[in-house]
Amino acid sequence: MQYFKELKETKIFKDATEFEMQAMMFCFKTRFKIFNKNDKIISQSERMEDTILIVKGAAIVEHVDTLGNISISMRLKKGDAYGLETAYAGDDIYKDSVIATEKTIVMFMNKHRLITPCDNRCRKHEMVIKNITQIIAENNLMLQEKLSHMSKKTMREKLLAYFTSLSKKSGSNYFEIPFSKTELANYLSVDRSAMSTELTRMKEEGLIDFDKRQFRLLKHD
Amino acid sequence: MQYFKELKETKIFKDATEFEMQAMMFCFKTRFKIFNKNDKIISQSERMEDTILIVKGAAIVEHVDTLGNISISMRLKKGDAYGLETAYAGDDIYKDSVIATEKTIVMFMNKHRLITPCDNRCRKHEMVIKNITQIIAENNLMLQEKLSHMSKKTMREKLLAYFTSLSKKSGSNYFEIPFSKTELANYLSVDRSAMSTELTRMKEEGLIDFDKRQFRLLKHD
DNA sequence: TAAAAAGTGTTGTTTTTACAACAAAATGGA
DNA sequence: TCCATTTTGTTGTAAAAACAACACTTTTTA
Repeated sequence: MQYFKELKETKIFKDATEFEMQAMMFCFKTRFKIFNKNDKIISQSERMEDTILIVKGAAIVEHVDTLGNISISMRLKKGDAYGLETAYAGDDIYKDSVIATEKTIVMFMNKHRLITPCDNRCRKHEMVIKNITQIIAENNLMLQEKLSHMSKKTMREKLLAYFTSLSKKSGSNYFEIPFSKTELANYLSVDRSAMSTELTRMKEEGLIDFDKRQFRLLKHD
Repeated sequence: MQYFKELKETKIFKDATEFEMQAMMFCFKTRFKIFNKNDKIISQSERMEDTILIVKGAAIVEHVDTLGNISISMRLKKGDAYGLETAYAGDDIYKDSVIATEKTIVMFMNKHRLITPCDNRCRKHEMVIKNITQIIAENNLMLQEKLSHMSKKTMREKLLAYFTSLSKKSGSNYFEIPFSKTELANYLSVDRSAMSTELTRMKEEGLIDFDKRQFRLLKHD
């Protein structure tokens, strides 16, 4: 089966056999499509029929607000899905645009079919639903955590909250940020150059040390 | 059955009959407990066995971060649950404390039992699981929306993003904020007095009008 | 219903951050 | 490998927001 190797490594379809996968793909009315760099995979405000999964490649999720400001709300990589929460929340309009950042293979799945349990021919459907719920739940906790970082008053506090969180996860004072500095500033929604200045200041004061993406939290009290 | 009237009006148990409810309560190892004002219902960092549901009354969800700062992350009212996402994400430590703000009746449900489908005696269990998933999904979208408001650079932009969102939901330029001003400042994590000043300025400039919690968005372009 | 508590608006001051403009370094293709 | 593009750090300036301290109003509750 086409792309089975890739699919069985996604969070949604982990532990599915090729046979089960085939039944589900029929059930979800699955279609594949290949996009080139900068192609629009999904257009904001259009009617939502499908949830998508990145089989190969990568994309950005872009949102245009009511004042016309564009912001990148997340990045999708191989194995990531878009539209799961929206499908469950019963919303039928895409809230964002999704744009390929390289040559990308996308799997489209009918959102209604995906989230609705079906008969026994589609044996692993229930497991997939549980996987999806877990993904949404984990995403929820991630958002809550991001929110707790962003709600700090000063930039230093934001940075420290974020670093402490990463340090905790790595189980050490040493950790690696999953972003470039530019992206980090974007993630915390602070000005990049101001952040650069603040990071230097924090290094001078002996609070942190860093080189490239490698960081170290020094005064951990 | 005790509290059936209250339970059938919650999002989780809507459409369940008294008979079905009884079976589920047995299945979820449900227990009820009454708390007085300021009593601690859940303690942060303790081992998580249960998901809770506010049957009557209200509570706050309070988080203490690594630097010792306390912040209120949400308010729970009648019908609200706490711990659903954490249960699904497989986390077994409470991430917050939950404290009653008045006399409150709480229903405790074993988290594992709640999220695991069971045999046919517990007939509506699947429906409850779907309801829970929907709650988590909706919560997810709410968090994303809050994040999009908070990531605005200036306070004015934050306020306008939030107001536009409320205005859209109400389907009119008139809307009511679900907070006191103090709580609104907290929600957007800005300084209350600075926000008060900014709101006055925006009113003077003819951008908005407001009285108490009633707001109106004027220059809607 | 009176006293206490919580919420609100105002002001001046200080701190923090965004902004703009630049040079240097790193990265990624062709 | 070399050129173009992106990322990064630095500076000075302007803008924004936090902070603190106060008076006044509304709400709660004993």
